Amino acid sequence: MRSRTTLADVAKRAGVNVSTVSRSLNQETSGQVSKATVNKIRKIAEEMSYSPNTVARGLRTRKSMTIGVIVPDLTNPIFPPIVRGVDSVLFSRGYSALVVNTDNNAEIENALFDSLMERQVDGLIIATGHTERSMITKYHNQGVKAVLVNREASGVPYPSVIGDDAAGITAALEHLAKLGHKKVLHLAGPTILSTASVRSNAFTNTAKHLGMSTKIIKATALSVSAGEIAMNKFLEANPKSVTAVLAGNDLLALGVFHALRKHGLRAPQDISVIGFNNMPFSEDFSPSLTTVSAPHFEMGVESARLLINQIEGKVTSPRKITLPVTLVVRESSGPVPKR
Amino acid sequence: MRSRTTLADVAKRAGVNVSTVSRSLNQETSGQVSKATVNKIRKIAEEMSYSPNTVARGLRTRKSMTIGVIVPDLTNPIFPPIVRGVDSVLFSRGYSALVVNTDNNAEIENALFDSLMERQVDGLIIATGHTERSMITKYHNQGVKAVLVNREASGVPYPSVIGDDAAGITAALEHLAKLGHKKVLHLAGPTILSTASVRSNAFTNTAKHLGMSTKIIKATALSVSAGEIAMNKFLEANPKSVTAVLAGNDLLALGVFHALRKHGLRAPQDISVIGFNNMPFSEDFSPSLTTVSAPHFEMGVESARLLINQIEGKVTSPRKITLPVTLVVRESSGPVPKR
DNA sequence: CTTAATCGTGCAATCGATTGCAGGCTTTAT
DNA sequence: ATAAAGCCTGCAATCGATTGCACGATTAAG
Repeated sequence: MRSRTTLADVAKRAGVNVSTVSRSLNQETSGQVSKATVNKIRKIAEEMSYSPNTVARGLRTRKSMTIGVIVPDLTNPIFPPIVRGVDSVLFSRGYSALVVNTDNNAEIENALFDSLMERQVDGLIIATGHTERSMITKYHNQGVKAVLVNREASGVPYPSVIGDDAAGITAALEHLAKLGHKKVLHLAGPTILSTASVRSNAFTNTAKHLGMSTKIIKATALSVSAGEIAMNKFLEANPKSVTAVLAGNDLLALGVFHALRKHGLRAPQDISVIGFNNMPFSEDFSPSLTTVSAPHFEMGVESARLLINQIEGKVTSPRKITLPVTLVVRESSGPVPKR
Repeated sequence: MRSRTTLADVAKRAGVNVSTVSRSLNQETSGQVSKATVNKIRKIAEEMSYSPNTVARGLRTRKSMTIGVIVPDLTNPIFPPIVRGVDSVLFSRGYSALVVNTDNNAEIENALFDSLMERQVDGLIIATGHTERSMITKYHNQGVKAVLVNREASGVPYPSVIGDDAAGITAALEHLAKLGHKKVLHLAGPTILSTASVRSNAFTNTAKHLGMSTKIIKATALSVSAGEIAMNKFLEANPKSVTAVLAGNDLLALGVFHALRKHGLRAPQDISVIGFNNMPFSEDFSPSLTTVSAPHFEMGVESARLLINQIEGKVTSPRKITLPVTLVVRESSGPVPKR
């Protein structure tokens, strides 16, 4: 890389001290310099196409203007929209995002955290979903600024942004009830993940309230293959014991599709399937997936706003933002099959 | 953020100069310090949980250990795997990735480039696909180290990593030929995007070689909706004039599905459809999509390797790496319909 | 017309690391 | 025993910005 023009270069050409150049170029301090000088210097800086060295500035100001974004896995399609939402806010405020993937591995998460700290990030947006809170507590003890997104965060000292999972589950179950379903299976994610446990609890409560007969099975991960394995096992043990499946997220629902196909069953004719998230392309699955749509982009936006407010010491922002979700009815859910 | 322990803190506790601490902690320079001192200092640093300030180091060494990754849009599912491939290499070598989205907008790309330069990135991985080369030339003139990925790069002064698009198109067309198709439509992306033009040319050449009768239409973007619009228009103007469609990528193919459905046509019974990329979930579409699988993760890996070699002045690496692709046959392609 | 307040600019320290150079001490060779 | 060489370590400059303080010049007040 060629070396870029520095404040000193501009100062020399303008015949002034670097401090004057610095003050002229910065919005907040340019009032300390005469208008004539400011104009002259701005013009020269422009000509020399000066642009500040964020690294040097960060050293002095103790602000790197970068934010760490911790996700489990960027290839899970719900995270790119969140990241883009985050990014849209950060960029407009002069920040950049350093996105890292933990693969839900605590060891990796630790290493990544250290790496982010060494890079002097100004704050963290945490989208990993462990209910286990020791990591979060550790961050907080180190005085790290952070916001949690897409994960329940009770008893945790950080603000959070979540979708209204309970309302989503309720809407889905009411939809099933209206279609006549009485026996519903919940394919939950691992309860170590907070979204999984929240949705699972909501399922239990609402189903009881609606007078449904329920079963719950757990997948070992929020992935297609884990969903398929769990559903296969269920279908082998309890054929035809339920008329609908509510999956913990869309990936699990996709696993359910695979398992149904393997057992010669069709959705929704034999069994209705509902997912959660309305991830990209869920309308293009076979059948198109009825699911609860969560506003991932907006969640990213709100979490970034919350974090920046926290960093810049603005207004005390709300501790928790819950964004509304909506049920999207598609082909995979239908009336109870007639025997 | 609480202030962290610095070299000076460790030095004071150890009763030595910061320079000795610095040399002791760095692999390459620890030979200059006596073993006894190194051990003592390492122990103390450990106790004080010292970790280096990357910003300060970067200022002095003129290396930020961060890489800019420029993609059009992270929510396009082919990019997350590329980014994760890049990341896997970067992280193991101590680098971090700053991922930015251009939305194929030159103005935004310019602003992002400036922002990356201000952050002193050590290099760029460029996954945006404009055939227009002025931006690239500008980067090169500024002495920026870079690698191109997933885009043709002839006449450009940077190494590149691409999938073997021409071979993929050939495999797809040969597959169609074997199924008896003689009249094939190519739904190309905008030719301003390099992958689109490469695939389009390969289509023309191979189809001629196979003696097929061809038509080509262009979508205005590599998106589902653009594909749908273009295909709708085609179906209205030329109903039943082809028996197969080769789309420029999977998103366009999905658009084709939508258009077919709208016109009451089914794949593959009425018309065969083939995509390109084998993006995540393309096997779950309705029907599952026959497509050319490109090794996106590996492309990310190789591009990161190429870039780091370039940065660290290692072996002269090859100017161009072409990775093999494979045709994945699924439900959306079948024999020519009998009339 | 003097004194005080204000304005504009420069000096120099600072952020936390890295690194060339110098010098004291030890070791080796003659 | 003495000179040469090598080994450790410290000093201080440096990377490129920001910012408290000081000082001379200008303006306002009395």
